Amino acid sequence: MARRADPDRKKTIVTAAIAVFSRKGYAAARMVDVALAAGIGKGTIYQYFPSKEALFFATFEYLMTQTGVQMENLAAERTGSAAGRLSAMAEAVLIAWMDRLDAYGLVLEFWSATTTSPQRMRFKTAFQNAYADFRKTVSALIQAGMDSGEFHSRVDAGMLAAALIGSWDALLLQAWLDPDFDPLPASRSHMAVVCQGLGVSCKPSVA
Amino acid sequence: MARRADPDRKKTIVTAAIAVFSRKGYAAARMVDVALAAGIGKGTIYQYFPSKEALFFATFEYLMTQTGVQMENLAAERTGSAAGRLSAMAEAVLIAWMDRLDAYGLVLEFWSATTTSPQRMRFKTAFQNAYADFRKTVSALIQAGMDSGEFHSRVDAGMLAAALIGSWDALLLQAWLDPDFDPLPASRSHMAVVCQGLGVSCKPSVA
Amino acid sequence: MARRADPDRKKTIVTAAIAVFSRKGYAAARMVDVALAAGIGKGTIYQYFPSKEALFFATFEYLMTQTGVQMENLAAERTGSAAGRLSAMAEAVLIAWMDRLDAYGLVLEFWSATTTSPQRMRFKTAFQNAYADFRKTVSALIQAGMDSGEFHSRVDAGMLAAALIGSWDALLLQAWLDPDFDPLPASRSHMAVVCQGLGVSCKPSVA
Amino acid sequence: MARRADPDRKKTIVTAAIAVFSRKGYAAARMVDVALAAGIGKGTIYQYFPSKEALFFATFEYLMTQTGVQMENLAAERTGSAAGRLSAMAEAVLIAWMDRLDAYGLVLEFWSATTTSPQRMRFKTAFQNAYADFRKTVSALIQAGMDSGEFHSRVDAGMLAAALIGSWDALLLQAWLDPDFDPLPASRSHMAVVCQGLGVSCKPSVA
DNA sequence: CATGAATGAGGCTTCATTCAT
DNA sequence: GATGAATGAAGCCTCATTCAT
Repeated sequence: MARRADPDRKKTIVTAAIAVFSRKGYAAARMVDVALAAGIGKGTIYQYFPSKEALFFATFEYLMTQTGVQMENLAAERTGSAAGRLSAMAEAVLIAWMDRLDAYGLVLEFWSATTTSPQRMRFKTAFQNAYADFRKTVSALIQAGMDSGEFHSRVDAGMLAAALIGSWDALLLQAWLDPDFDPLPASRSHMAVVCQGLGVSCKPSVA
Repeated sequence: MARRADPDRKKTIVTAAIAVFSRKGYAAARMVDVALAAGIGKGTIYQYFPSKEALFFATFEYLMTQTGVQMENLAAERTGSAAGRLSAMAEAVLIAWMDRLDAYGLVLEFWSATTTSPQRMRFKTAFQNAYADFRKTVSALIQAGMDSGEFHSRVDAGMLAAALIGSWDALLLQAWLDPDFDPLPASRSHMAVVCQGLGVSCKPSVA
Repeated sequence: MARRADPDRKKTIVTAAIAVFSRKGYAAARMVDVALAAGIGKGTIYQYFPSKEALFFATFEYLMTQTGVQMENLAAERTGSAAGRLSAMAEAVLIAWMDRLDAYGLVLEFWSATTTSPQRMRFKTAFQNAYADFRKTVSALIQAGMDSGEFHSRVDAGMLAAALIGSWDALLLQAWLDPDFDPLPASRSHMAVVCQGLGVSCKPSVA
Repeated sequence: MARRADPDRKKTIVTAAIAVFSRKGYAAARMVDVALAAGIGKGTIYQYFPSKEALFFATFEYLMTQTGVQMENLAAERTGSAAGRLSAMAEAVLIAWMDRLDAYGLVLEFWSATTTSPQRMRFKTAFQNAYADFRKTVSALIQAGMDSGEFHSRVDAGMLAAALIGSWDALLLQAWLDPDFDPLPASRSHMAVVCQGLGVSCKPSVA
């Protein structure tokens, strides 16, 4: 018996998969769990995705794209000082993830998939590109600050960007591991020191 | 006595398990792979570990302990300026892991196990403790620099420590994801800015 | 709807299991044997029974119910003298089992399961109830004979019933152990003496 | 390191095996359990018995022999009336087993082994012989009673013997299944009726 | 198209048996 | 002879995938 034809059936499935993979991890997740979460039959998933593996990769691409769009939006805001925008980006990234920290487990799954999955190279490449993009964005911000004379210190903007991004990633990880750990003040302390080190006093723009 | 019991049999198995889990990931690893890697029969593993799950946790504990000891050794070196010691620690941590970057995939597995494993809480707790310890070590270093007047800036040492540790973690992650990415210069740029921000010019002690 | 669900699939499996368990015993029986006997795939069994253990218990319940129904039918026949009905019941029980003596091995498995199985208490309880029921039926027959004055002797009807039932059980056991042993004449001799002892001359109604 | 050479090592092992098999059943019993119960090493069992199967059969033979000897002793007592001796034998058999009812589970295992075991035919044959012997003993008793004129009724002594033995077996089974069931009064009621039927009033010799 | 009953490859685990000490 | 660490055959069970309805 055909239910109402969901025109976004594929997206529904991906969303359900995200929920299930987040909660139980890829290996422990069952196709039937995804089907239940999506409110459809088990077999139907296979009309849209050829395998569990493929569905997993689809959730990965979905989230990567979503995140990428968010980052672009953040970078598009071109108001204020370089230091201010840098700090604002740190805040935004952290807050965005803190709001759905429960999905962070999925990020860990994706990282792990770079070892585990038969598709590992596709995961790795996608991550490389995503990090490269993000580094470029953050790097441009830093470079702009140096070019404009706002930042006095000379430093490799790309390298610093990698480290900053890293600190955000890993503060979220610590928050995931320990619900009592709040990554925001840590990031603020860090960004303050960094801005100071770049040659300005930066007041983090409190969210 | 029967066939002489190899007193290091347990360690041999754990070592083999580390190699196999690193390469294929926990889920894809087969007990028989571990046995082959250890040069023993499949059943022998079960004389020492009650289940695959338990073996996995044993590799986790083994590596956590090892890493913990390394960190203590690093922290024990009490020569030079706070900035120098901080930078040296960054170098040491990165270099230690770069030397066995192939095992970093296992760290990703462990992170992921905090979602995936039935033992997830034990993994989380162990990570919390490890991070707490490491934060304390790094925090003490920063605090010492501030107390001695070497660092002029006032900052929450614990919060900054969390961010620094995070950047090391995540730079290694980026290196794992992209063999062309070298985390050392990124860390040096970062640490230089941080030290600058703390009120000193720090020349990283090159390894 | 998917492949039409055979509404009798469960019964088919139980029947196949009875055949296999009878022939090879529970421990030596393989799930794949049951599947083959049922003409289905190994995995299908697990759609209906969660474990081998559970399937075994299901065969037990199935046979106990079947036997219970047979006993009720026998007891429902209310024609003739008490002695006649008692002897008829002995005949009926023996003949019913002799017709499918090959399944008697399964009864032995069930008895043994009261020691062996993790479910041992459920087996024991079920047997206790079955014996209690059967004793009540036979006991009522004897009591009726005494009440009507047909049986002159005074005797504890329940106790005698237990012994009579026991003799039927165990004559079948001897028949199972020795194909040359015919339990019917033994039972007839026995029942004749018992009826005589109860105060009547009873001619067993030959089946 | 050799323990004190137990000259009856073999018997020790069999005794231990009886205990273990009684408690857990053959399939669930582990060779290491037997070894522990015997206070020896696992490998030592194999110095005396070529396999678990062989050990099981050895326990069977041991118990069959023991029981056979007991039966002979009972039969050897040639005092009193036929009815008295018959009733005494019933009592003796029941009491002997009630005293070690915990071992009755092993009898069930043996019965079941006539289906289960690769040695099933050897078990069956042994049981056939044992039952034949026992029937002969009891039959002789009945025949003597008829020959001496004590029993007036004509009945096939062998057939009746089979039924009587069966009732003892199965009353013990009921006692095994239900700790609240006392087989002694049941047997007494039964034997009283049987003796009556044979033409005498028999007072069971209370134990 | 949607479904879910059926399937069987494949893994973890057990444990009787072997054999070096 | 006695031992118990080592072994690997073998079985239960899971679950992604298929396909008849």
